[in-house]
Amino acid sequence: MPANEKVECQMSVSERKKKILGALIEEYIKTAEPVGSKAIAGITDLGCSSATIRNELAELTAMGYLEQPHTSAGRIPTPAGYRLYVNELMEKQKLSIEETEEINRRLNEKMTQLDSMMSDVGKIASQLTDYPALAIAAYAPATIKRFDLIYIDANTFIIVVMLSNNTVKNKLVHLPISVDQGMINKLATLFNANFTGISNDRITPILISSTERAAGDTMGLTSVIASFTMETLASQQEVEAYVTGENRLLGQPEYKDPEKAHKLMSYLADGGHVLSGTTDEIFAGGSEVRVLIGPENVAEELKDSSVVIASYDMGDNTKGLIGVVGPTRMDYSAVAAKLSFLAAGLSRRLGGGEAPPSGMHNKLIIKGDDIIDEH
Amino acid sequence: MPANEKVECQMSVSERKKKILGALIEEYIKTAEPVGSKAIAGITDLGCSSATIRNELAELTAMGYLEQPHTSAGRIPTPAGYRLYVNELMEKQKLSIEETEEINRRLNEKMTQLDSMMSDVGKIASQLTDYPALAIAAYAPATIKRFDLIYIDANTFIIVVMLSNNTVKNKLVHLPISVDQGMINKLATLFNANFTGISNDRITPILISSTERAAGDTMGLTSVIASFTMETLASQQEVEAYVTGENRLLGQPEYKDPEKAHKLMSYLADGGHVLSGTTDEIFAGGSEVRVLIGPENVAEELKDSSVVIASYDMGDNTKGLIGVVGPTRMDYSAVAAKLSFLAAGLSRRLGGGEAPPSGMHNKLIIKGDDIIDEH
DNA sequence: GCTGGCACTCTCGTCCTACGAGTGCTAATA
DNA sequence: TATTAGCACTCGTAGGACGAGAGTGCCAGC
Repeated sequence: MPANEKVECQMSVSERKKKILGALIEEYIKTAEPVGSKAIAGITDLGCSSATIRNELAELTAMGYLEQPHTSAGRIPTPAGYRLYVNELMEKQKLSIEETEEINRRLNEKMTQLDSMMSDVGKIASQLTDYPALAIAAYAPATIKRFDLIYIDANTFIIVVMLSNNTVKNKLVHLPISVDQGMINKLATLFNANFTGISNDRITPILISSTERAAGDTMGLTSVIASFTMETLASQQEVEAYVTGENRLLGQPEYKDPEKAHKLMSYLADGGHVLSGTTDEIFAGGSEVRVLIGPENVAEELKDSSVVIASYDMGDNTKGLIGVVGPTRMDYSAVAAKLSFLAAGLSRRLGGGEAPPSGMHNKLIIKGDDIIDEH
Repeated sequence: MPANEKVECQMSVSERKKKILGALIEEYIKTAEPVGSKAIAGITDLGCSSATIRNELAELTAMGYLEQPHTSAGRIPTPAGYRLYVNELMEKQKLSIEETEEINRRLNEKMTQLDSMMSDVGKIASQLTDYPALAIAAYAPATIKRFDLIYIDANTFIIVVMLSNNTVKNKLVHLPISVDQGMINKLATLFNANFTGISNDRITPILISSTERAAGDTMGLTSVIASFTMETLASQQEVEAYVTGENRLLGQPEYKDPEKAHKLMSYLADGGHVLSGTTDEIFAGGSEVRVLIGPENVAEELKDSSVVIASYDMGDNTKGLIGVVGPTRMDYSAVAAKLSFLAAGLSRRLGGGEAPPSGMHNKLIIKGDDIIDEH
């Protein structure tokens, strides 16, 4: 094909084409049905007829931004089309006062117990967006800052450890034999001397047995405390992932085929690896909202779905992601705004390690243009 | 219709009818398709032809145990049919050694952190049965048994409370102002004297302010500790419910209609009230496995699904339920066996407050006929 | 470069038919 | 009296034909 190939340079998308593409995508987001030239003429105010729009649509299709399900149907956006829309066309949506208040109210309500925070945040995100949500927290390697052993009675004591990231874990230990308070105190001193500030791989059998000898412990208490320590450190290093609201997928017409829905949902169900490929990248990427459209996702199961992710920073090198999964036909603008605000609220509440004492929640201050972070 | 009505007394279901009904239900459980007379002749060893079986089927239908989707299809069981099957016909299935070992292995693996136990148990149940599972724990009203306040530095201390049901909760408190260790110790003594052994409604503003005066606390520490106490007690009294594996519904042909699946799944998603109507009853009902078939469920959304529930006892008046939800065409026998074993395993591990120290799991001993509790 | 008009294409719903599975009934049989 | 073989009947399903409708591509005219 020699001469008549028009060397359609990708960059040259005229203003009118953009307007048409934007209108088409927004209509398609609403209706989930292919959009025809006449419909676009109806909803835009460009003073031209459907025939003109047809010509433009044909070119947009040739450029790869649109496609037709079959010869005689309207157009639907391709992933490249969505990408252009998200990058250049989409108006960054601002949340209304009511919406921000609603989010703040729910965050405050839920933030009382930190334990269940992750799943609660996921629940909030899912309800706000009406898509399945996933919440991921990744903890930076932690060490033990301090040990306390609370003597209860001859057969019972509590281990309390405080971690370098200021979380506190405890465990109640029942013993088949008796110990005296002196032994408990001695163990606490030894553990504070030998087990604080070190990472898991430096807790060796040698360290444990030397501690055991130093304490004169013949009952395996040292092992119990050491193994709790190791478990705690290990659990801190795990990436926790919670998935909520999978059922909301079924409300979307693109998942009306139960097979398709089932595949995606069971992929999400053990959500750990959902974003594994992208986690590092995201963590490096600061706090803006990321949009992964269709084939941009690494996971095969997500190739025709989209993911919107916001990251938050809890301080102490502990970061997290909050995201939603949905069809590529997703209301990116609204979803991005909501997630961004949610993540910012989380960072403010949790960042810097200064958790407000319960019952004394700071009211989150919202500046108008703070709702979407630009970079 | 005067004379030829045969006064089919419900009780008289002949042995052959039972055999036919049982075979039909088991076939239907396998295939999810209406079962015809010829198929039954093929799988049973009653020496009679399909015509005879047709007559029996017609009578079983008249009795209300079977129905026909349309005139010329095979039969499917009605809820009454399933009920008869579950009560009288079903062989109580025994788990194989491999299955029991698998369950034990997973329980042991998961039982290390008690916090996440509920959702983990749900996960196990769901994976074992391939149905969505729900895990519910209801705690008997608890009181605080003991307070410890761990002084960290002038601005930080940890609250550790031990509850009457032997769970331990903690909270790290940051203060905007300084306190000295003496105040912390004084508060611990006062709280142990005044706040132990009492229920939430006896923690009054009067009690708090008198404690505050006694301690000479002008910084609101007393309120912080008191409100943590109240929150802890309140959270213990809540019924917690976890739902896992909703997506597995989509694997069942009866939920291939996405609307139907969506309805049930979103009903399950906030699983708190799923069994609300039946909870009390179940708690009273001892430890046998309960089967609720179709319309036997109180909730409208469950009217054409079935629920199998086992209860377990964690001691200290804390009980829980573990159950699965699926189509009425459910492999009741296998599901009941698995849940029963799982619940028994939980009770053994948690009952009597004697949690084995981690790393020292008792191997659960299984007696052959212990796998299904008869009463 | 835009527009109206028009032929063309493709999907979707509907109608029809043929097929097959399974029943219910009847008459024959042990 | 219980069982069986045979047969007509019913009903859902699959497949094919057909028309309506939506939307396109293209062309000629403005």
